[in-house]
Amino acid sequence: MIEEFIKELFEEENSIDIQRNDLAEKFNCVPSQINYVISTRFKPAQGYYVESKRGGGGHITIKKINITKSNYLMHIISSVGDRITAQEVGIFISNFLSYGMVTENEAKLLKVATSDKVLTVDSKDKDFLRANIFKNMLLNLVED
Amino acid sequence: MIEEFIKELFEEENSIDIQRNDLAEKFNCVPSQINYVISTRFKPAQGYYVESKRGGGGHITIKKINITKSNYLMHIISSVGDRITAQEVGIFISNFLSYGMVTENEAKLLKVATSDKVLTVDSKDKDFLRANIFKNMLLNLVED
DNA sequence: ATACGTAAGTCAAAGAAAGTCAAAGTCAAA
DNA sequence: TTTGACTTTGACTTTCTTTGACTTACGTAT
Repeated sequence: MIEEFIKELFEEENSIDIQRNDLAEKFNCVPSQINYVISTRFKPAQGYYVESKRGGGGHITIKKINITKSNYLMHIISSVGDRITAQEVGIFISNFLSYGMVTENEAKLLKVATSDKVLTVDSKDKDFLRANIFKNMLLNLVED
Repeated sequence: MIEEFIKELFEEENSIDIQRNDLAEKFNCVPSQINYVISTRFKPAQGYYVESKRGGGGHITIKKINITKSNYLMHIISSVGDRITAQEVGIFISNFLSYGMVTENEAKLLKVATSDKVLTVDSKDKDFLRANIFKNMLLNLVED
């Protein structure tokens, strides 16, 4: 029900704003139920990008990515699993560049933000974190 | 709202003058709320210089620092310490945008790559990792 | 100089809102 | 009947904002 409700909001806009507590109240459930729905139904792989803010005036924003314009990227996003190496990312990026899908600057940003050098975490978590960052960055390159 | 209001004042000038109590009244809040907004949104590190005077005819003056892109970015990079919160990054980014230093896409990439959401590491390490990623990304935006 | 009113500054407590996680519940398929 | 995927729940955490009591500084009238 909550999933459907949210999806209906997208009929008008492709970016919607909700208040977690309000929604929870509307559906008579605990607030964290909303998190559950969002994290299971509005994943990046589904073509959604989510951001939020806590505290006074907090909110959750969900953006829907235009599928037709972004088939290629969406395909990449879903083909990237939970983990990815820096080398694999490098190959993706050079493909993006040769297809003219990203600018030089964007390519640099993608590369550095997913490089081993900046990902100062335990090596067993590195590829996981990288996949997460990479997929979410790609989502943001899909224009609407 | 207060932040936006103040930023709009900068559209004409790059130095503005406000009266704390007047603003507070306009926005129906306690005066110290204004201090909160200024200290979180208009820090020196964010490219603003603030001065004020108390007593009769008191006022708060906020000046926007104007420098070249590379200088500005280098300045930011060196002013960011070992750790930085997502909120601080967000403010930097919105300033970059208003200074026309980054494109919309670059801004989105910066934002998402440093967001709490994608930085799935222990919260005690988050701000550290974020500072690392952020500074390295900025470095790549400095043209040579 | 002193006193008084005006205006800004500080800081910590309380409030608001979202996030996390693991335990418990449901239900259908094996 | 057992398993396992999916869901529900709520206690606890984290982040950001609001509030107000108290302090400090400036200007002016006495």
